[in-house]
Amino acid sequence: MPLTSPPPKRRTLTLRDVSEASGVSEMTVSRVLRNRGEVSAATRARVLQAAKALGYVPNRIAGGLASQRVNLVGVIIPSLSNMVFPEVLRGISDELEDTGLQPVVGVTNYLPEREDRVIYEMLSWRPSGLIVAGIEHSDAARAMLANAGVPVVEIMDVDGTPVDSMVGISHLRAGREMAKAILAAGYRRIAFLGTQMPNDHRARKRMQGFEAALAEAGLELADREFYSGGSALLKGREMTEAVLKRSPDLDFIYYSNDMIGGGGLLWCLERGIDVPGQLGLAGFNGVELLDGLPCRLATMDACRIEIGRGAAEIVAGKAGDAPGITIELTPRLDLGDTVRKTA
Amino acid sequence: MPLTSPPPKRRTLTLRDVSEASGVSEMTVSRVLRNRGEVSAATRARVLQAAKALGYVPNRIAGGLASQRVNLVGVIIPSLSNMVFPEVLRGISDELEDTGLQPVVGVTNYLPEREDRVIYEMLSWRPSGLIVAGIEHSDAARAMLANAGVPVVEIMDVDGTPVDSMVGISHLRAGREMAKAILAAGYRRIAFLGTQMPNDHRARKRMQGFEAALAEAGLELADREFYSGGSALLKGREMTEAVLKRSPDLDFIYYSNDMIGGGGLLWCLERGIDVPGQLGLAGFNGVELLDGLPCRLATMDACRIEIGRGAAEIVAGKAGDAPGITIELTPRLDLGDTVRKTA
DNA sequence: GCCGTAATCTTTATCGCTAACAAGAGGCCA
DNA sequence: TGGCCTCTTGTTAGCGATAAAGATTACGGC
Repeated sequence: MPLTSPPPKRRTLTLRDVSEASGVSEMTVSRVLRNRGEVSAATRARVLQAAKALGYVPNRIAGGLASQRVNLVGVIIPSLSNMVFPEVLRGISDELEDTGLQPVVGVTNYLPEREDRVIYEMLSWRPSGLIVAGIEHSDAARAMLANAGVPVVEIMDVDGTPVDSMVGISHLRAGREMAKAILAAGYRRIAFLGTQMPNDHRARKRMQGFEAALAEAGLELADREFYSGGSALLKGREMTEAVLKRSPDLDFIYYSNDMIGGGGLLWCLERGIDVPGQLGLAGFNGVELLDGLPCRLATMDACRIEIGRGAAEIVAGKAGDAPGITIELTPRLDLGDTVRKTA
Repeated sequence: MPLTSPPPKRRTLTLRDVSEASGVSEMTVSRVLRNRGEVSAATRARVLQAAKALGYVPNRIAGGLASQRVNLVGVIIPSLSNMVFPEVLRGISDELEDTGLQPVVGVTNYLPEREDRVIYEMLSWRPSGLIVAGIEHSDAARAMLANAGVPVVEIMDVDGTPVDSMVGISHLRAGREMAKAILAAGYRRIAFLGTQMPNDHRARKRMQGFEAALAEAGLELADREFYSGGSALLKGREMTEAVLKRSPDLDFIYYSNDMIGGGGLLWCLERGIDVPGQLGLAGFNGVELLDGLPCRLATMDACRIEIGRGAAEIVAGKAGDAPGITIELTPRLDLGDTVRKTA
């Protein structure tokens, strides 16, 4: 009668299994697998071989509890649909790459109550740090962040007071600068097209800064329009058409982001509208997509990668142990082909 | 001399603190916070109040270790820059929303060795399930997945054998169907423009299926061109220009994705090329962006949201306890305005 | 041959929480 | 009144790893 091998016990492997297989203590196995402490080359090799043969995967849940250290960094962003955030993420993971830290992403959909929940969830994993988009938070959220006991970096925006550290640009100033450039180019009947989202504070601040600069020049917005949902490019077309129908004498449209700006630009080009002579256009963000359009939309880049890198550096402790650091980056204005050069 | 309050001990709070503050055992606090077991309304209220007052955040590291359960689902995707993946993610998190499970994202950048590492990292957290994009993996990765001891769902592609479950579409077939539709419309001198990435197996399979269908009709690709990196929309323009210069008599271009297809379309429209009369165009994915272009590019949607939902259902156990399920979805062909209607 | 120091490896005691079982408090019925 | 439930709450014993400190060689030097 052939001996059948016993059914493979699906018990998950532990350090003990590796320890028994290699004939050393669990502690030694642990040291080998973490590259910590002195272990002879021979033992190390034996342990590694046993671990590989068994297919052992360490249990970080247990490890984290024992060491009181977890190599995770929570990253909390409002959305993944807006390419801005994946790019910030890229900056973060690039920078974290060689620190042993690992980003974990949470998405809030621009909902404050959801942000509260995500922060709570993140903290329950006792991460080594937290990176949160935006500086507007509920009182509860702010309290959690303040008591987290680990570095907290609020990113993208610097128009306000951070809980701990902060890396970003001033959107108030960004809007203001764009307005100045537009005015300097001689445009006067200016409209703003943006998003409906009341919780997109950065877009709101850009518009505020924009309007403030207009006001200083004795002007106000000639028209405005807001959208929500749907394809941004398409909405840009539709809104541009709608607003030009309503206010045919506009000479400039400032879009709250490049996607709707790109849609507007395409629409204008199709109609044979003279851009930037008859009508000037500008967006915000400096998205890669714009490179593929027939002509370059004026924009301002939001320093996304740099923001990610900066935040990651702070969390990783590369920035020293200063308790609360603020880094304000300066967005670069690019007038492209959609703002005329002289007044 | 005024008594100064003692320095706030930054020791992190534990169940014991809440237990002392509310005068019940740790176990009871645990029960209240997890909504498990019978606890009187009065006690519950007292505990919740104490927890909130202290700002207690449970430690899931300890909880997970004790209960041997972790409410995380690992999601492993090649990239966040391609909107396809965030959309799959959306399907996953929508579906996971009310299950208590939480997705954790890992990105591989299309690198197999990085995929191995990410899978290893994920498993070290002992998640409740794993969702991995693609069905091509290293032997090591396949072994880890097979031994994970939790549901594993490979997504996006069904042209192959899964480790456990699988949800996706057949890219071979997708390429084939598109080729048939193009041939049926009477096009004969057909080019393929795609990505350089050797590890984008799905794009590769689409091209294979496409070529196979051409071969059956006694044809082969009249030209082809590949790119890597940069703005896809821009690359689409450049490649289209390059390939048409080289092969001016082409009557169709099949792009491996909608972004380069969109770039190509914009370029053709600018040049006044008669689309779809003189030249037909088609892409793949059905991205939202296309809605904003001047005319609708032919495409095939990749069922991204449905794939995400399906995978999440399996991981959440909503699909029953079948050991290995395969779900093949059928992409919808949309000829848009860039394929002529009759042969 | 004995002792000291360094290099390796082992032992012991948590980490913070939860499963499983135990125990006290009332209430109901005979 | 006593026994038996039911409803709540408490006790005990880990989960799988690591920190810290102890034990065991290894090896020279005198």
